[in-house]
Amino acid sequence: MTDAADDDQLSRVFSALADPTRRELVARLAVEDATLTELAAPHDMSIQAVAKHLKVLEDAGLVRRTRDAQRRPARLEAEVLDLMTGWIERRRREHEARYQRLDALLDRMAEDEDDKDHDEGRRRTGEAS
Amino acid sequence: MTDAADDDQLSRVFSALADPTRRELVARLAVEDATLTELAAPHDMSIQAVAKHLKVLEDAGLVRRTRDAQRRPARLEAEVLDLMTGWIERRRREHEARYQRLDALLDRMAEDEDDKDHDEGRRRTGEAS
DNA sequence: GTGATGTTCAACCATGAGGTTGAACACGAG
DNA sequence: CTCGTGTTCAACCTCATGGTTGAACATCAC
Repeated sequence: MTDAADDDQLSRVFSALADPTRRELVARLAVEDATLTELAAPHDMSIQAVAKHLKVLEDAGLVRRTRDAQRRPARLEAEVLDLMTGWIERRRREHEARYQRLDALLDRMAEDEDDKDHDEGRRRTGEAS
Repeated sequence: MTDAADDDQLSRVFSALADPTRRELVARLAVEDATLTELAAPHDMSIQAVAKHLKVLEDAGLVRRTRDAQRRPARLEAEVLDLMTGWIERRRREHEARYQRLDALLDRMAEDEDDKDHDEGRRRTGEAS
């Protein structure tokens, strides 16, 4: 699982969406396909700059460009989003599980409290509030 | 709605997770809190480099560092993940909606020339190669 | 054909990101 | 107080990123 190729694409996708301009492009393409010049119009930068952004999205697998005469409309490829949400959800689950384990630990400690305690388990800091 | 501050943090969070080392740190911290040296141990780079990564995560709001004597354990702050999943899900919904609109359009077109149908659904799955 | 439109290519520049090393600081343990 | 551990600060290097401009393609419309 988590093989290196996926990890690589995951990096590219996260990185692609780290830029606000690119997020806007994606937002726009989620609504409708658009050509480079259409995409560039609202942005205050050169067409070539937008072309580079578009290429980043393409390399990340977020966008696919087709052909229509001299135009090359871009279309959103939404499946790769699952890669991200998949990763995120996995972490979220682990994080949840961690608190369940902590609760169990606290329960055990509460029981041991009846006994005695010399070993004092205050290593790895934590949740002292 | 989409105010600029959120957009900024969104950028930082996406950017933070764009790096495989940082994703590993987050994965590790999802399981348990850890100090800098503990986090650095498995990685083949200097402690200072890991410290920088950790700082990036901190600035993104993904990690919070507490204090325990001379140690500064890091703990995962999972809420910010919602910012990302929120953004992503919004795009996904828009993208879905787009196809519903397309389907409606195709339906209307089909009615307009309701004799010669038989063509059948090559809607979202793909295009001929 | 010529011309307009849309896209790409290439060179260049400034800044920031990811890494290094070395020194300094903070604190608890002997 | 001194030593060891853990963390941070600062200077530095390299390379990728995001932007620019200018020229070259490619393709439709006349």
